[in-house]
Amino acid sequence: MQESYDPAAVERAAQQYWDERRAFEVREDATRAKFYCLSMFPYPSGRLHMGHVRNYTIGDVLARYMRMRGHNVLQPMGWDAFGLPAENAAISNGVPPARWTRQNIAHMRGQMKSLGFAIDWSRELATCDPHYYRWNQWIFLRMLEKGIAYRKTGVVNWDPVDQTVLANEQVIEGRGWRTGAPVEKREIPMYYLNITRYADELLEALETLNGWPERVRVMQANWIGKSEGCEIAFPYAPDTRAAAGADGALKVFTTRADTLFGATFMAIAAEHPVALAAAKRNPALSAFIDECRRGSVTEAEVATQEKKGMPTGLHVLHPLTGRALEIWVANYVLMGYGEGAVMGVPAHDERDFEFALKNALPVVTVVRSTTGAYQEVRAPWIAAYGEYGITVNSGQFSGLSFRAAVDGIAAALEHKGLGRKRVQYRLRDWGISRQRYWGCPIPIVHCGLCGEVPVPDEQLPVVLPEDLVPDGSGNPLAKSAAFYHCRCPKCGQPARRETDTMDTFVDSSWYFLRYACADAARTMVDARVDYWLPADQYIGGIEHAILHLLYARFWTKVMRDLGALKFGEPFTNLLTQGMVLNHIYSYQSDGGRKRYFDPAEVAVRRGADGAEVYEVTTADLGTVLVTHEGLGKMSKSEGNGVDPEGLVERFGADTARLFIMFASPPEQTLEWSDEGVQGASRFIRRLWNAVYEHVSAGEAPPLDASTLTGAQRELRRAAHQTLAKATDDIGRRRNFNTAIAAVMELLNAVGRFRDASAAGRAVRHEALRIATLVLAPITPHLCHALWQALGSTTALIDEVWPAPDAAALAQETREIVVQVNGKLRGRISVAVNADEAAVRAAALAHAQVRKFVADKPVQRVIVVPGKLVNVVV
RNA sequence: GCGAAAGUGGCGGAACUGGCAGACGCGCUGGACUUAGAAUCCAGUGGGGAAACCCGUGAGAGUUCGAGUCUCUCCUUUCGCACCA
Repeated sequence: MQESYDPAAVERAAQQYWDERRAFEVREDATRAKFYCLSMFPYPSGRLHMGHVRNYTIGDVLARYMRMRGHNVLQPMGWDAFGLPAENAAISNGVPPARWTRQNIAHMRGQMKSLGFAIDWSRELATCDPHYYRWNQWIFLRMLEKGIAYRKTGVVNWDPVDQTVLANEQVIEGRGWRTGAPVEKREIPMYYLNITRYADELLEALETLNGWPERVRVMQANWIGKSEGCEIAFPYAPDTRAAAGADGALKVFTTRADTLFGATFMAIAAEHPVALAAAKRNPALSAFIDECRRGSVTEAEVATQEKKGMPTGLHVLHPLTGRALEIWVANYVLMGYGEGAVMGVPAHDERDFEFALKNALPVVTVVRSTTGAYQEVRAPWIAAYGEYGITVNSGQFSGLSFRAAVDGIAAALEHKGLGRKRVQYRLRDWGISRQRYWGCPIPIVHCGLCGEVPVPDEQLPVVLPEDLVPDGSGNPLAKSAAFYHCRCPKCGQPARRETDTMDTFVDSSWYFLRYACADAARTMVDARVDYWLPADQYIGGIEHAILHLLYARFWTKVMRDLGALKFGEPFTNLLTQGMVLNHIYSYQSDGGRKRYFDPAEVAVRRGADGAEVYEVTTADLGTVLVTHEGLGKMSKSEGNGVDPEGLVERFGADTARLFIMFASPPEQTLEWSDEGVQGASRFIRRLWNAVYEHVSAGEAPPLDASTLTGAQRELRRAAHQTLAKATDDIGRRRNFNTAIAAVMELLNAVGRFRDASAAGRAVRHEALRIATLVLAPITPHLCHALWQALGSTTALIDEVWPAPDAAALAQETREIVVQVNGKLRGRISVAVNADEAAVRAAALAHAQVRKFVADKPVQRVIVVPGKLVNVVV
């Protein structure tokens, strides 16, 4: 064993040992319990960032721990390799996205290996590989056959300068991110997946996901947004039937059918067909509609903007009273939800109330509180009453509770054929077409004669040409005749290949299945999936709480219904790790641009008034004071990222892993601290030195537990207590920080234990072995070396996580806390098997207790066995 | 606006089931070693007080022998959703 710890040498040796033995390649084994430990695969952006390191370290600690617990552990890794950044890199460097992506993968794979993750690299996959994405295409065709995939027109953000479609994130304040041109809404044909067909199951099954954070389940439930209500048809008034250009009636959806008699107007979205028809003869209305459609893009802005509207001059008839109601176009009605039209009930809806107030529309109160007296809603003094209550002014439906009123009104409407109860979801079908190059081609051919023709299975995959370089304007596939020129698979005539590619969320919706059978050549998945899946643990960022996790759940259910899978939920347990934060420091010169500085370069000083000041010295600025903007997520733009590669070079992977796991529990945010990293490094060296010192003294004799002194028994108990605590902290609670703290305490105890006797050395040997075993999942290279140094002939990764020795944990006496009136006054040491009366007597005899009790009468004595005595006076 | 989570030393965080508040680490203070120190080791470190003791987990109430933990009200922060009819 080397005298001083050399992380580079230690880590090289351990990694080489694992590599040579292919230690982490696993096979299905029906005789052993499996553990599928899955981390969200990264986008190959170029370099790992600290968030990746945290994610994969958590996964690796669990994988290694479960392996030591005897499980057959699968920990795979892959690359979410399609996507926009590769195109952006191509635009700025002229490098084809494929080459850029593959270089990044190679670099990041190397970084992961240097961190020592116990990954089965034989199962590695990249979604840009035709062997992978051909199955996207294959299953898309199956979905098309089942009607789960379909084509319809959809609205996209269009950049008129670049002639390209923009993702929502590329639209900044209504303008294209590259060109700054105002973004237009365009309707183009796209493919959709019918996720709403599964809305109910996706919602219901959330209840069964007990291993998921409540937060994520709530977010998904809100996203699905189930509401139960009624669909109501308002027939057009005879005079406007022709003008409305629509047949029969204006449909709305409402959750408050009980307020139907309070409807005083109708409000429709600017994009509603009736609005468009009315605008043809009404220039003012047309202008208003244009204004609404151009209007703000972000939903948060929409939510706060002032309610505006304009009458159409068209009327409908109330389905039960026959009264005429005017149709208004209103900016607060969304085309994308329900029917794109609502009945305006100002007395019982805040938004309708505000709208009615502004446009002097009548207000009719039809619900009163169940408890208070009837109160009429009167704009502007008495605002809308939105609670459930008892109906009034509602003809034969007056005097009913909410439930009874809805039931009665729905029945009456149904009888007339003008309405029915219905469930409405907020969730919408998933549009998967992207007018992008670097993605999976949608396997469709458009034929002038046959129309839309699916590419036959035997012609899959439709291979994405990899030599194109996007220039920022339009989709290069649509400009590449070599790609889009083809023959119709049906009639053989010249035809045009679909040039849209799939949303990259498609790629990530099933990659975790493919790991189980990454080499399956003829099928998307095979029986091995049923061995490994569902994943026992999934680990990733909270930012994927909704979309990715919902899509993956949906995809799993679709594949189950297609007969490819036997389960409907892919991830049994979910851990959402917190963000990695660091301090943000900026400097703003007069009129200059704000500059951000690496926190490692910022010096902290006490100013004249004692407050902390921060300064930075640079070549161009000299020494300047900078502003501390607080903590924020590590990011390139704020200059507060820490590069994992540099960290590994300076301190080693084990120090990086130890610090990350120690600094905070996995679900919480992690504040970066260079001093904390130093602390982790210091602890590792102290452990190394302790082992070195111990083994340098020669081989330790075998432990004879029956002849130990008190101090020896105490250290032995501390070691086994540490093991028990770490087992619970890692295995059950997933609190790695406290497990590490326990080992630190143990090492402190070993440091205090200065016993060079044979028995003392034996006890120390056991304590160091336990410390090494417990840390093995966290700092595997270090522990691999220490394990050898401690004289083991087997490798640490093949070692079994031991159970604590009950005899070592046993105590003859126990310390018990004594309180008087709930305040700590002393401690007594009592035999473990002492009965309550003895404990009580010992407590009352304690000097401090006698002092505080004095001459006051003792009212009660509460004895909590093994813990405490409280004397109440 | 709605929903969720969280507020504990100078800092990150412990205290899991109501039972010793502040484990462990960082920082800081003092000391040792050293020509010197960035290293390493030892000791101390919630506040007040000479001490006995007292006070202390965002604020206020409550339940309890006992509350960081449970209940209520309020405040603050973070996150998510956001005109969802």
